Amino acid sequence: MIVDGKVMNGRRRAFTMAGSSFSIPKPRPSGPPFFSRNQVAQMLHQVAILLELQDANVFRIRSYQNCSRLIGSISEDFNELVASGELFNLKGIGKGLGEAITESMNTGDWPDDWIRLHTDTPQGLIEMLGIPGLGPKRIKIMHDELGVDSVATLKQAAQDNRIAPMKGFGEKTQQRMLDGIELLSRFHARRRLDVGLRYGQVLEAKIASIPGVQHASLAGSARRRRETIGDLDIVVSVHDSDKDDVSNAILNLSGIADVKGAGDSKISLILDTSIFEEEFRLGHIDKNVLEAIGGDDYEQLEASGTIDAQVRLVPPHIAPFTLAYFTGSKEHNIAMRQRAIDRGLKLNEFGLIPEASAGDLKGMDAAHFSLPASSEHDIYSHLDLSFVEPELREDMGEVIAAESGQLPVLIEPDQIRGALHNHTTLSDGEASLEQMADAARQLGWSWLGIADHSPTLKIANGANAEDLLDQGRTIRKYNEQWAMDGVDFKLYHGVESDILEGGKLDHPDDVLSELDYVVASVHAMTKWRNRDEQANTEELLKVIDHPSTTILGHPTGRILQGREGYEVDLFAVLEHMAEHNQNGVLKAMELNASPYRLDLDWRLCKHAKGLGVPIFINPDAHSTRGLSDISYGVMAGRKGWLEAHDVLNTRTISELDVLLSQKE
DNA sequence: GCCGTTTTCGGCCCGACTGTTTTCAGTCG
Repeated sequence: MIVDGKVMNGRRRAFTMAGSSFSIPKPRPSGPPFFSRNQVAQMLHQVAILLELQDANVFRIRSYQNCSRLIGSISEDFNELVASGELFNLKGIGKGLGEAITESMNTGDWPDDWIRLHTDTPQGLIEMLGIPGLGPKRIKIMHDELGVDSVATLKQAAQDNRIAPMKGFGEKTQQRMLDGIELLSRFHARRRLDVGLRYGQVLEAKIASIPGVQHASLAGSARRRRETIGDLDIVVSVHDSDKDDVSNAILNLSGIADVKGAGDSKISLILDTSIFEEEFRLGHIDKNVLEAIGGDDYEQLEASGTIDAQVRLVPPHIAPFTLAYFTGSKEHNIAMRQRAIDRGLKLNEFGLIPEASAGDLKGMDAAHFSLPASSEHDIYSHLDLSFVEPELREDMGEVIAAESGQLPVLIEPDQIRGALHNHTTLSDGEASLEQMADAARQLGWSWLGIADHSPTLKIANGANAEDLLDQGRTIRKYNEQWAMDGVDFKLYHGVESDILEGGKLDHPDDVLSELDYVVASVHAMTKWRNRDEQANTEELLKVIDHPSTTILGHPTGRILQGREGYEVDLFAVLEHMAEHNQNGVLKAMELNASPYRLDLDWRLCKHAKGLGVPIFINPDAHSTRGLSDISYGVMAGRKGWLEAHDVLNTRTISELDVLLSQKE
């Protein structure tokens, strides 16, 4: 199944699937439709990767990838589209894929060749795609000639020096594979956003302070705030006369473990944690999460970690183009280039060049003829588009929205007034109620919700009803005191209730009715992961229907780079929540802001928004410091097109009072 | 695979880098 989001494209991300195994989505017992939107998108995504390993036509592969992404991003009811045949009207779905999808949905059988791709491709080859610098072509050659069919057999072959002698390979390639395997085993070859950003922002600041540097900007997936980051890209604007000095200064920065290459315009570095002024610490990780990402050794692993960084030095008049180019995404760039071509222009990392004037010139030479740009805004403007925020550049409809002025005004961190899902020492938090409230006030928040674990979750010291109600009395006491003192701050009292068998909550109704809200969350991951999508979805629909349920917590249970979430049709869940909201009953979706989770996935935020399902961004804080994890949630929310009004954390106390009273 | 059309086939984004070669293939973003 899928970890790195609902729909993934590009083979490098393939490896972020825990276990790196492709399963063939199973049909529902009754239908049609026999498959959900998720399952179709997943199947297409997998087929694309398997086709790559078969050395198939790259454009054919792209068609599958595009189709997978398209299905994940459309706002219409997917079943309806298929049933009505409107599926064929979507740009990117033609006769072949349209018929294959329709047929599969109607019969429950996937096309034979899709199945065959799965059964004929060793699972180990998929895993091998995650090795940096290793692609499908070389994997195929090694498989055909050496019988290499997994990371393990590849490692052995490299150690036996059986790879270097092959035509087209060599010593360095062989060594790079061994290095790549090492990286893969340590960090899945990618780093979580919180870790990657830490390195990236420090490097950016260090380079920006070098004399002669006009501007330094983090680009790439870090700038787009992806949930995981492969390597860092930094674009440095510098006049030619200063370039050599700046280049030398960069090579002498602290925190560089190795220099992989230093050319005229590009420096490749490996950074380690000595780049940080202070000792590298991760802060509190709750037990549940820690278990999934490697246990007690995990912090040490990160502390001894490294990350690759590419620094590009370009003159100021070119820098905006270079920044746009290296910010990506690849898919966004393709869409932008196509748009440029339609206007007789050529867009690349050096400029936006009229086709007619540049002639046969290439690269920097052709850039002399480029339309001017003092910032990325000008590039979009030349293409008749409004500026697209970096987070949105994923080719998920942003170019079309930018054309018609329909881009969202994304939520900003300073619009957050509070958050509802936080823990105290009553369950497994590190801080007391008072400490959490103080910390929230110091963040400038005007309210805070406490939702400690419920009794069934023994590992997290879930609180019993009596202690929970006692906590409520304390909270009311504080609220009264603050009201008397004229302090504009309020605590809300909730619970994070486990979802029990049959979609039940973990406290009796009379206890639940004493609370301001209930966050319903799945924690029995083993059980849920052993059940199919339909069964899990039905359980969630039931718990949503429970009159006390206010928020669905971390809806898939995924731990980034740790474990997959359980299978669930979140489109169906969101649609169900939408119905309640239409009837005036508040049912909100959580975007869990922990950088280990970021669940709801950003790809589904746009869908929730479209359906009118409100979002709570929740830090799931287990310490005072944990409250600031809200920032990662805001990043993910921005990436998911969320605006201030879509996110209930932006509401005032009086507005929230009204919302929380919207029960059945 | 899809798309568009001067409608049934040709084009599909594009440049850089690396390591291998000695003119190019694979990988990357």
